[in-house]
Amino acid sequence: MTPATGRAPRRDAQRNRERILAAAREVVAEHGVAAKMEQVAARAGVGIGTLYRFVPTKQALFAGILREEADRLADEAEHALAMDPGAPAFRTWMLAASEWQAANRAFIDVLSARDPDEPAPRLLSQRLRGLLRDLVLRAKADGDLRPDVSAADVLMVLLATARVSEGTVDTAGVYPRRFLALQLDGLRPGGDTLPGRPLTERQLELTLDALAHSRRGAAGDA
Amino acid sequence: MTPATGRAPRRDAQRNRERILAAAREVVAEHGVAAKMEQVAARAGVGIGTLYRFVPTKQALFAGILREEADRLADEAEHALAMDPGAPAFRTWMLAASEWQAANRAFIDVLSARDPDEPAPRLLSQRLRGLLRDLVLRAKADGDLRPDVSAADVLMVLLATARVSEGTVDTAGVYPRRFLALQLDGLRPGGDTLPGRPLTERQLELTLDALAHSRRGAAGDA
DNA sequence: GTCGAGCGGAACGACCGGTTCCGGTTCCGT
DNA sequence: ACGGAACCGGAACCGGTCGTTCCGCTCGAC
Repeated sequence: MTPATGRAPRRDAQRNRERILAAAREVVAEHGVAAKMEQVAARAGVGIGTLYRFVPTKQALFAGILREEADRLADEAEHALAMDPGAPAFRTWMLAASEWQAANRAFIDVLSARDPDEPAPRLLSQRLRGLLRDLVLRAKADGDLRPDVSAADVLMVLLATARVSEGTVDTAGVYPRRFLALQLDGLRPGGDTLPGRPLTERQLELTLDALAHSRRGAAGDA
Repeated sequence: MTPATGRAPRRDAQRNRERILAAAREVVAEHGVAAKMEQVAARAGVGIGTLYRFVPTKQALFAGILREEADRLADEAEHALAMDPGAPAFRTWMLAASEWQAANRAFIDVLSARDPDEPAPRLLSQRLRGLLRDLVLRAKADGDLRPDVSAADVLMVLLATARVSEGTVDTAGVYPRRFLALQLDGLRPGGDTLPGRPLTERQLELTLDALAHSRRGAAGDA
């Protein structure tokens, strides 16, 4: 840690601190908490030693970032709730969430993370979950959501959406978007036209490859 | 390996061989290929040494089991296709698949596994995927499935269904069933009544706990 | 020029999980 | 009942991964 004493930090040190934070944000977006410290250092163009000069521990570094992301998501929910009555707040937020997921793999971590400072569990997402409940309530009242679906159901759907692309090479976010589109419109005929193209065999092929790769540990590598 | 020579194996050895196979099937159903050899041995009531007397390698043991499971799923698809014209073959098989998933965590492994013997990739599930294509085709022809949904889309949905319960304690298979119900009927009002109860907050809470636990490696453990 | 803040990255340690090895035990034929 | 081959258990080994530490060198600031 920077000593509390006198002199200002050297200019390159200052610049490195910023680079590290930016790199960490990027890497967490790409890999969630599964990201490795070495990746962060590499991305920042810095040695691991330097990384640890600015950050006490991986946990501390990532916790801060997760909190930021949780707030971002919650803000979006609040915006949605502030829409005119009658506007599809729920659907809007769901789409925003899938958009977020398309660019950020930390969703599950954000939902399930606990705040190491606070004793209460999962403080980070408490606000978010309250807002989701409101969105669901409102959507049901507006007849945009069937009444036999709970907020937990919706969260499960989002969880699933986050997970489709786990272990995938899909950096473009094809999966989350397409998946949620299916979710919202349902598989059966008569819904709105789905945005986007159907997934191709090739996309799925690549995913299965990536999966087989990421699930190293047993049966079936050539 | 048992020598090809003369005498029959001792009786306890024979019994152990069977126990080991049974144990392996159980454990793979519970954990997929992530299962550990030690678990298999323990479940069989046998030491690891003994396990390795009968099995050359984890890969070999699991590959056989995965192939069995793939065949089982494919058989069900064939049955569905053999239904009377007009019967909801697609929906039937989807539900069967979620039922299978509810009792078996190896789904993703079955889909993505490659056959170590054969040079062609992913031979195990080739048959299954062909059948799925047929089911989709038929469903579209019958108007049971919107035309802008591909077989790959459907596979993605099944993948997602398999993954909702990953890292969960849900041995009862609540997640896969409920999830697919949502998939098939859609979130919007006007569909058929959903089978089962909405997920509760508590269930989700437990899941998030399990997730946080299984994703050890960073930010946020109390 | 000098000197200490800063730097890089090899090495450490803790953990994990598949596989091996071998002293001891158990079954089976005699 | 006895001898020995077949069989057993599980400690130890090994290769791998990852977070973190340590230390000799570098390079920016004065």
